[in-house]
Amino acid sequence: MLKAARHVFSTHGYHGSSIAHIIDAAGIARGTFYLYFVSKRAIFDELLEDFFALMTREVRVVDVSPGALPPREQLSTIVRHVLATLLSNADLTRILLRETGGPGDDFDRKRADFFGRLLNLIQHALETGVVLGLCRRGDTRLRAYMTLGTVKELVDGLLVRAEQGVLVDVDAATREALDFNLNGLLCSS
Amino acid sequence: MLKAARHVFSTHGYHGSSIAHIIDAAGIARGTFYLYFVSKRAIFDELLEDFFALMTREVRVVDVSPGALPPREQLSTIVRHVLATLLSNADLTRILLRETGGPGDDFDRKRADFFGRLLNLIQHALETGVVLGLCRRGDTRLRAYMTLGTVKELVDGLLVRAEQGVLVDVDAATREALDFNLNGLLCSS
Amino acid sequence: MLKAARHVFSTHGYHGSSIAHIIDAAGIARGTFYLYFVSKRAIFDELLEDFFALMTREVRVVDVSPGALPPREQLSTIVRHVLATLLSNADLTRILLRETGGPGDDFDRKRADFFGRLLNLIQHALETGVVLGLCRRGDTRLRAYMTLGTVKELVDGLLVRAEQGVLVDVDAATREALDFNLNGLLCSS
Amino acid sequence: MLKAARHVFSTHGYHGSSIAHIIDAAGIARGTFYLYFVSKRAIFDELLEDFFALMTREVRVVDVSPGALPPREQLSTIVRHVLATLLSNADLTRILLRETGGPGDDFDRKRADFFGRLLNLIQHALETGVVLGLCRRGDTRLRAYMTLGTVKELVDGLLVRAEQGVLVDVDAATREALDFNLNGLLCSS
DNA sequence: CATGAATGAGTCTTCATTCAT
DNA sequence: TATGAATGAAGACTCATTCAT
Repeated sequence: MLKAARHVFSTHGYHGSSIAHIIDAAGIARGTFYLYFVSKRAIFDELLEDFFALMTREVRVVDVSPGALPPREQLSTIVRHVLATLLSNADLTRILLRETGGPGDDFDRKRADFFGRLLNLIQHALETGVVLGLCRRGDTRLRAYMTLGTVKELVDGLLVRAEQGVLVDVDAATREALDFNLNGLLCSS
Repeated sequence: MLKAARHVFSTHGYHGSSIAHIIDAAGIARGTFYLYFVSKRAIFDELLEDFFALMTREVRVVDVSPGALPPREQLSTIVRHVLATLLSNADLTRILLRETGGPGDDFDRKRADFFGRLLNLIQHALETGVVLGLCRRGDTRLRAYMTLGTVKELVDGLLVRAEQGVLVDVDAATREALDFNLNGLLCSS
Repeated sequence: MLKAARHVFSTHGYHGSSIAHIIDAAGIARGTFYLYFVSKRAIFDELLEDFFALMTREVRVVDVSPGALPPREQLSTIVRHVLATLLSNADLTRILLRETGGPGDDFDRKRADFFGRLLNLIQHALETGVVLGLCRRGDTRLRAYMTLGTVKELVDGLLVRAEQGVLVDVDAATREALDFNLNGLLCSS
Repeated sequence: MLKAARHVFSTHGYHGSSIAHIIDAAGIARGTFYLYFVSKRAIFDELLEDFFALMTREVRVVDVSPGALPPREQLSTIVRHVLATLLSNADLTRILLRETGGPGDDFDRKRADFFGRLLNLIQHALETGVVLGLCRRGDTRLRAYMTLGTVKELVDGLLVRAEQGVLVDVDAATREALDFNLNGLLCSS
C-alpha cells in the first residue's frame, strides 16, 4: 500500500495523485485506505518520513581524528552509500527531488529541513577542510549549496539514465562526484 | 496581469494558486482573465515561455576560435549574466527551480527541455574543453549534470539569502561558481 | 451495551453518535454490536421502545366511578410517577424530548405515536371533566396539546436544573404542574 | 433558494437534507449553492437567524404603567402575533420546534438562547404579575417553562391541523392559550 | 472589451455494515 | 460467540471554465 502510493506519487506528484489512483494501484477499497492513514497527506508524510530516516542514517560527519581512514576514503564511502540508497529507491527519490509545493507548506518545510541539515553537514565539513589546510578559503555556505547541487542533479541524471534502461554504475558515479567536487573540471589545476 | 500571476504562482506554487488568487491580485474580473488566456495552464506556460526565452538569450556557446577572449572570461560573463537574470527575476526563478509536478506532464517536459538544452550546451563545452586539453577526461554527461546542479542550487542559496534581506553580490557569486566548477574544493590539489 | 448506547445517544444525539462511539463506550468489538442489533437504527429503536413501555405503564385513565379516590389525587399520583420516571431516566428523556429528525421518518412517527396516545388520554380526561362539570368547555384537543406541553417543558426545565446540580423536588414540581394546569396563573380566578 | 432550503430542511431535518436535495429543489447547480452560502451549515443558520429575528420582533414586555392598555389585552395582542407569525412560517416553525441535535452544538446553543430569552421574558412577566397581586405565588421559573410549553405544543398542534387541511383560527387559538394559561382547566375554580 | 453569476466534474473524507477467522 | 479488517455508497466542498449581459 505504501508501495502503491509511492509509485503513484512519484509518477503523478502529490496533487496529480488522487486517493482513487492510490487505492486502484493498491487494489483496496476507499475505506480501507482511511483505515490505515488519516488522510492523503498522512501517507505522503509517512512515505517521506521513512525516506528521510533512511537517508539520514547514511550521512555521517567525516572523522578527522588521527588514525581514522583518509577523509577522501570516508567521503567516498558516504557518497557511495547515499547514491546507492537514492538510486535503489528511485520512486522516493523522484518525490524528494521533484515534488515541490506539495501538500502545503509543511512538506516544503520538512524538505527544506532535510536539505538544510545536509547543507550544514557539508558546510561543516568544508570549514574543517579549510582549517586543516585541505580546502581553499571562500564562501563555505555557497560552496555547500553547490556541492549539494552536484549530488542532487547527479542523481537526477542517473535516474534519467536508469529510466532509459541504462545500467547505472554507482562506483563510477561516486568517483565522478568526488572528482568533480574536489578537483573541479580543469585539467592540471 | 502576468506580473500578478507571476507573483501568485511563485508564492503558492501552481496548485496552490487559484484563478481567484490571480484575478484578485490583478484586480480584474474572472471573465477578463479568460479573455487573455485560454486556461490557467496557458498563463503559466506563457510565463515560463517568456522566462525560458529570457534565459536562453544569455546562454551562448563559448567561442574557442583564435583571437576570441579567453574562455574563462567568456564563461565568467555568461555566468554573471545568468545569475543576474535569475536573481532579478526571483519570482520566475522560484517557479523554475521549485515548482515541479506542476500542471501536469507538459510542464515537466518543457522544464526538462529547457534544462536539457542547458545540459547539452554544458556538455558540449566540456567536450570541447577535453579536446582542447583544458578539461580532464571523464563522463561529460554526468559532469554536465553536476555543473548544472551547482548553478541551480547556488541560485537557490542566493535566493534564500535575498529573502533574508542579505544583499547578494553577483560578482562574488560568479567567482565562486567558476572557481568551484573549474578547480573544485581542494587547495592546490 | 444498551446503557452505553443510551448515554452516547443522549449526549451527542442520534446523528452525532457513531457506532464507533457506542462500541467504545461499551467496550466491545464492532462485529459484536451487529450480533445483537441489526443496525444503528435498531438499537435506538429498542432503547425508545423500552422507554415508551416504561412510560406508558405509568399512565392510566382517571377512574371517575363513585368510591374512587378524588380525581385530583389520582392525577397527582400519575403526574408524580411520570415526572419521577422521566427524571430518573434523564438520558432517555433527553432523547425523547430533544432528539428529533432523528433516524428518519420512522422515529418521528413512533415519537408522534407515543405523544399522540398521551394526547388522546389527556383529551379524553378533559372531555370527561367537561361532562362532569369540572372543566370549562373549549377546544379540548388544543387544551390537551397545551397540557402535554406543560409537562414536556416542565421536565425539560427540571432536567436543566438537575444538570446544573440543583436537587429536584418531584413533589413540588408535581404540585406546580397540577396547579398550573388546573388553576392557571391568575390569582383569585 | 432560501425558500427551497427552508422547505427541504423542514421536511427532512438538517441531517436528512443533503446539498443535493437543496439544489434540486432550488433548481440550481452545486457550485451556485456555494456561491451564496459558505456551507450547508451556513444556510441553515441564516434561515434560523432570520426567523429568530422575525419572532423576536413580535415579543415585547408588557407595559404595566398606568394608562396603558389592560395587560390581558396586551398579552392577547402579543400572543396573536406570535401564533400568526409561527403559523404563517410553518416551514421555519417546524425546524424551530422539531429540529434538534442539528448541525452540532452551535445550533442547539442558539436555539437554547432563543427559548432562554423567551423564558426570561415570561418569568419576568410572571414576577411582575405576582408583585401586582395578579398572579399566585409559586416557582415562577417552572411556571415560565410550562407557559412556554403550552405555546410550543399548541403551535405544534395547530401545525398538525394545518397539515391536515383544517383551517386554523388564530383568534380562537389565542383565546384558548390565554384562557388556559391564566385560568387553567377547571371550571369556576 | 469587461463582467461575474452559474456550472458541474472531481476530490477528500465518513461511517454503517459485512464477513472471514 | 466475538472479532476487527475491509468495504463502498454517500456526502460536503473546490475550482477551472463558460456565457449571457
